[in-house]
Amino acid sequence: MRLLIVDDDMLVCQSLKVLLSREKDMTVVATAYNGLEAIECCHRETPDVVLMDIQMPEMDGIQAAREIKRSWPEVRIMMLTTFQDEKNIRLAILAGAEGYLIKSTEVSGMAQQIRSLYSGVSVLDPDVLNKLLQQPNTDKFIDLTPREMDIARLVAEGLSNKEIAQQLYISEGTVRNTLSVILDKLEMRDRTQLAIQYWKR
Amino acid sequence: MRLLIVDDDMLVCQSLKVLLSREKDMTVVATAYNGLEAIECCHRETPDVVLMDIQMPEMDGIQAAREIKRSWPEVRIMMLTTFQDEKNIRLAILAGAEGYLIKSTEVSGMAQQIRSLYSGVSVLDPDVLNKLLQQPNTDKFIDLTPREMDIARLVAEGLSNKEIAQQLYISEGTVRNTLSVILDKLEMRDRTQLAIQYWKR
DNA sequence: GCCTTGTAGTTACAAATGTCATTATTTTTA
DNA sequence: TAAAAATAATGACATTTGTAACTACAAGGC
Repeated sequence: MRLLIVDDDMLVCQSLKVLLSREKDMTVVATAYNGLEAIECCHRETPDVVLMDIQMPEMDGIQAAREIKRSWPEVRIMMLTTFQDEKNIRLAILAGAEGYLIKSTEVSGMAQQIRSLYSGVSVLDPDVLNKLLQQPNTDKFIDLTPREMDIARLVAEGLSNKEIAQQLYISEGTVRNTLSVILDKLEMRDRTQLAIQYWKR
Repeated sequence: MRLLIVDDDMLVCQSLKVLLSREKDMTVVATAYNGLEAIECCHRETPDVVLMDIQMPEMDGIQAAREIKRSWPEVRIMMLTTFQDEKNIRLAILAGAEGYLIKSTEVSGMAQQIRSLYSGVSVLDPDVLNKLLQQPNTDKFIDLTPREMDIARLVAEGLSNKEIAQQLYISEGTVRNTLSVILDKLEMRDRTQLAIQYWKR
């Protein structure tokens, strides 16, 4: 199995290379330090599996995954990151990545998961999968105060900030501030994602 | 039954006054030409039912309905308009209006519907109700071209314009333009309303 | 009493969003 | 074949949206 390792941290790159090379069935054919280099490496080596960090300079892992999948659809891509970031996971999978691992995973397990990925299944860290499936038992809407819930409900009805302000007899600025707090609590980016989650619960 | 008629068109105001005054159980206690005047009239006369246009100068019917309902919750409000405008209907009902009539309704039916409203039920023009319940047979998403549907789907997934552009390998400007067309076709205002409708279908 | 939380506000700023006009290419359809 | 529709793009523009920093006040809990 031919591996390409992509990470802007040279130490991580080298450590992974050494550790994974110990596996009999794995060969690290190249390492790259950003997305652009990764694509170049694919041209030269055409790996079976790409292990790639998400946050990198020049071109990030998501963009690189997209490009690689477009040119070499048969290459399997495993995203690698230090924390559980739901937004990036969604984007990475939409970009074509089949797996997603937290860097803290022990290397023995990592090798096994790379094999699974290569054999065709998708590999996701269980915590990551839970986040993706947004299980209802961790319904974050419960954390909202009554007033915040009022505003969340009206956002989910499709009202603008101005309309919400009129509806609740408060200023538009307050609506904006409170919505900002709501989005932070729910770990969402904008009102649209809030509305989607509200109705999908 | 004490009526207040509110419309910026004096002709409409007077016609309604004359026609409705013929009904034995109805008295038009005042007429007003905008939302502010309507509120003043409520102070002086405290009507049972307010018949009110939506589009008016100074203060529109929706804002006025909100204010009136706040001060006199027992007053029943019937919005009156010349066409079927789904956005305004939703807003008017959220603002506290209980009824909504198209002006083209014959006066005989109108009187009957005002009586119904006064007795406690909500009165909506059937066409209006259909629009409100967004029945699936008039699923406007069908009107979208394949490419427009691609973009609508990604909007409903919660992606930003930039992310959609990357996903589809087109420019962000094109996404913006196309979304603009989509919103126009679906008669919606923004991406949030689109996402809501997409999942509520 | 003091501290925290919830609510509400303002201002300023940056980023994203939506609209319009206008052009161009390709595909479909009449 | 000619016209119409779909796709894609750019630049300018106004508006909306979201963030940050900071103030203020009332209600409860310790």
